[in-house]
Amino acid sequence: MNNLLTKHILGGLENREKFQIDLLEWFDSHQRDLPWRNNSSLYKTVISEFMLQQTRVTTVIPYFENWIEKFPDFKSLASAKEEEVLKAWEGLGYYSRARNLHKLSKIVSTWDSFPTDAKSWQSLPGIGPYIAAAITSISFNQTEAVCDGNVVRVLTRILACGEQFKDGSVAQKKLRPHAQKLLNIQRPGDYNQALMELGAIVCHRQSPSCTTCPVQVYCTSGKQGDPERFPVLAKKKKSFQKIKRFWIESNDSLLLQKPKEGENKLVGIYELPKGIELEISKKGKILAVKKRTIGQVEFEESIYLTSLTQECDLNRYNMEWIKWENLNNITLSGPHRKWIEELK
DNA sequence: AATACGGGGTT
DNA sequence: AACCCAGTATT
Repeated sequence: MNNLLTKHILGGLENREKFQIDLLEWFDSHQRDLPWRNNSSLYKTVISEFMLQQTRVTTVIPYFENWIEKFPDFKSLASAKEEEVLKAWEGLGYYSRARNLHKLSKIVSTWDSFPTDAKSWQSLPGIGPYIAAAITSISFNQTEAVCDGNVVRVLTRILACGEQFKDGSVAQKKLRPHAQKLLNIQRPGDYNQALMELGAIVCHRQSPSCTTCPVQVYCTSGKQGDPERFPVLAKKKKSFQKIKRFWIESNDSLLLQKPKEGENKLVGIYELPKGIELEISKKGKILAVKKRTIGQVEFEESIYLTSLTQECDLNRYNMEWIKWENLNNITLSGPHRKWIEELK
């Protein structure tokens, strides 16, 4: 593993420099026109990196455009209400990213200037090794290599690294030193983006376009014709879970549940209520059965039509009546909004 | 070291 | 429908 690079053609300095130049030239002429690349700024880079974490470019674009219009800079974001911030994130998923971004903006808005080193950035909420390297390389020209899922895929293919990793984040940790060694120190931000762009539009997980790849001559698996074998990630165990949720209507309102401050990560996101079996008159008929997967857990959620007992303490279950006309003003997770639209 | 956190892509 | 994929925080 450690001598993976020294045995490879990219172990030599000259080849490494040619590789970097070929990649950068390709990036200069083939990079996608993306909203955060127009009139780019530190703020736009931070927002886009938060949004792009675990999320594809095509999904992010409309959210990014809307976000920049609504919160054009750190100060406007910092002074926004949490509900407003979550609302702008609705449907994007991983809502703690939005809360962390909000916290971060409140912190940096008090600063006179920004730190330029990755370590300082990584101490901010929601910023780990990947975003810290991305921001400081792109915005401050720091020689910090990013190592995200794209980079893991591209590098394991170039190196034909067949080591099995327990999961993606283990692979990232192991490959980061190699990524760092390959980094172009003149244009670290562009080089980092180039490698990720290559992973996104050429070196696909399935059916990579090796014939159009600008660095195929350096790619061991590409030349062998077996790039899809890499990276080798261990399979994960799955589990199943059944959940009962309840559809309770009254006075032009729907009963929804919103976890309170500090209870869990779904703070501020409404859902159809669950865990209230003791507070309903009878279970009622099943309106729908929905399936979705969160992480390694496959959920089967049955939605029962029912009504509430007289004595139910809504507060105890963090429940609220939401008038139909106010449904669009609150934040629901993507699936819950879809389910409610279907069933109402 | 393992798990929680959502959503979406491809076949 | 079944499979796969993505960073950070927390435990």
